[in-house]
Amino acid sequence: MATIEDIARIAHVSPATVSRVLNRKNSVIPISEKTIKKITAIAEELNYTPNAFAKALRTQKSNIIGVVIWDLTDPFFSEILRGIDEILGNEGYNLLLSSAKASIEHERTCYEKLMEVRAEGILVVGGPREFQHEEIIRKMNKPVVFVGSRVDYPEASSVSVDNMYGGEMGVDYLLKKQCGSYFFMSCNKPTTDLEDRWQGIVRTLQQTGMYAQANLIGVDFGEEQSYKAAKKFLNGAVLPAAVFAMNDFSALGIIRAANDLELNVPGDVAVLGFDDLSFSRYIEPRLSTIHQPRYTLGEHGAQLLVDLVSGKDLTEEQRHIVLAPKLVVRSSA
Amino acid sequence: MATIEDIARIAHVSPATVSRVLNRKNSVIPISEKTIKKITAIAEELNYTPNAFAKALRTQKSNIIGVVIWDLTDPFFSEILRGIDEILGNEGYNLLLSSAKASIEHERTCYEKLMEVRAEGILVVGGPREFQHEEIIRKMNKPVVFVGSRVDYPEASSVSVDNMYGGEMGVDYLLKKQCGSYFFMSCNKPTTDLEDRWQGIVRTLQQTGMYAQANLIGVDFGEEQSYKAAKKFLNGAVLPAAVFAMNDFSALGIIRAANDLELNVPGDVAVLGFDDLSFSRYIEPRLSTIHQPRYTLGEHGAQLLVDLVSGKDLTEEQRHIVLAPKLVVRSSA
DNA sequence: CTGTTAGCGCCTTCAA
DNA sequence: TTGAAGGCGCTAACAG
Repeated sequence: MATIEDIARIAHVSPATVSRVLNRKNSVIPISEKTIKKITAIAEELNYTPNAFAKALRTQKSNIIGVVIWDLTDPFFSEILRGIDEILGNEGYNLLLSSAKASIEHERTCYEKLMEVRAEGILVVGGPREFQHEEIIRKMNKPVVFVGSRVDYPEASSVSVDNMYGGEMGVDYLLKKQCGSYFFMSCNKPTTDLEDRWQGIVRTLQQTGMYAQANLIGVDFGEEQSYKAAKKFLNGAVLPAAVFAMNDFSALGIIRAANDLELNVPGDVAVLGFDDLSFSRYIEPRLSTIHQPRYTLGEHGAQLLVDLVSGKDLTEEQRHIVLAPKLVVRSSA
Repeated sequence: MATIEDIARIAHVSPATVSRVLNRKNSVIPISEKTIKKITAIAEELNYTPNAFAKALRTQKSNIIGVVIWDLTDPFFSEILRGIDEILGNEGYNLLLSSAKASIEHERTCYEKLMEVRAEGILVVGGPREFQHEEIIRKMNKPVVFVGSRVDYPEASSVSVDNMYGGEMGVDYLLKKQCGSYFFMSCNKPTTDLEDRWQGIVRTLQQTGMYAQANLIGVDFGEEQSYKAAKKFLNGAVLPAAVFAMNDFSALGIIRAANDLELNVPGDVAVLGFDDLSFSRYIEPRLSTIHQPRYTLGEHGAQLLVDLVSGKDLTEEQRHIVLAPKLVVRSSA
């Protein structure tokens, strides 16, 4: 690979001059037109590509933002990632993606790698509730932003969706729509998100005095688990007028159970999801759900981190962004 | 950040010794137990993290494999990515992800970035049919493997699914199942994959003498487009007994149209998808489809590239892996 | 406007 | 078993 020195030799100038020409946009150092032309021509000719390592070593600036993502395949996260990518690209940072493969163990090695490349800041996308790496992150002593999960730990910054509000919204909607009957909400609690939704639900039920009429049932994660649970409770003594699922996959399971039992959705039982994943607008019945602005989540997270990295002094409040979810009414509820 | 020299100074040894200790696993150079202990202790104490740039610069080895992904949010690709990540992690390579954001323009900058970090090999995941960057890739003079798209260009290696076979399989299945009536297949042609499927379909129809009875209709990409088209042709003079969609999203659109027209799937019209995306097993009716081994696709691609990078001499045949798709019968067809 | 010099942090001969 | 020296490619003073 051609180096700056190669170019310098051919152009009969010093390496410094070559460097200046190649990076001239930033600086105001005057250079003669002639040398500029000569050098760019030679660089082109040799197919010169700057060596990022040498540059980073010399300037002590990696230009890298690390993204630690809990589960690459989760459709929820991948859209966040695109929002991040967009901003980081615009801001001139390189994105180094490190997948934790849904394992705490792997997550640690992610941080190590990012330290080795001297990442200037880190975005942590998703992950389980009990955050295990506080000490590591503190040792890194670099700006960190958590995206898509609420983190109770003061130094950190975060961007998340107001899940409590989402829960409230969902309950409000269902209460207004299917008046006077029982409600079942399925839930489980491994993440902060789910806990918050749950809380929003409970609170709204209490405030409206409907708590007694509601049946709150905990279900494990996933479509299959929701399906099994729904199969049971939709066959119980009283048919719920509506079910508020904890996410879209869960809603899918509930709808499937309803179909098996020859119940019409939303006629016999309404089903409301959460997340608004891409397929939810396409399935039959089209899923009513609480939309989470995932792309925007990523954008805000990245922007926040960039600000932090560039040394902006932000208040506690500015460092904790909360976005509002949105009710999307389609045909399942 | 602590450097090797810092450690050396504190330990009263030379930087060389520290380096030896810190990298001793590879080499056979004998070092005294005492200095090993002393140095590792100090390194630990100072929270020493090797500087990847300095190391790469010195050793002229980046340890980076670049992954250029056409569209990060496409669920099809993200699973491939995980397969890649798995292998590359095991082999000790760092994965540098570069998203093309579904733009030819951006794709070029991806390659540039990867060159700057001296990536040792590149995986190109997805992308449009007319591959525009042949010249760039050739200039890079590095091993390149295309994953998930057939590429007609000899130096390259590739891992793809036998889409033609997938098309054949689908037609075979439908012909046997819904005998004696008309078939409609929706299609469009921007990617090699789709073209191959199309070819498989046509060939099978010809071989079985059913070509005359089949209606082949071209549709633009996406659920919405398929929906609109299906709305029309499901309302035509003759109702097709089955529709073979070009992918699962298209199948979704066709099913939605059938529902709108109060046609039963698969009773009135069977619908067969292609891809087997995660939601397809959950929707109602559960989608029968042609499964593509996406995770495996990624694994093979990464392994192939690693072999190439490490200088293995592979035959033309070994450099072009083709995986078989699989028919998954659920309830839509 | 351009050249000289020095050094970022690391590894690797070569010598002891 | 250890140390000294040099250099990977680049940029940033400083000095012309």
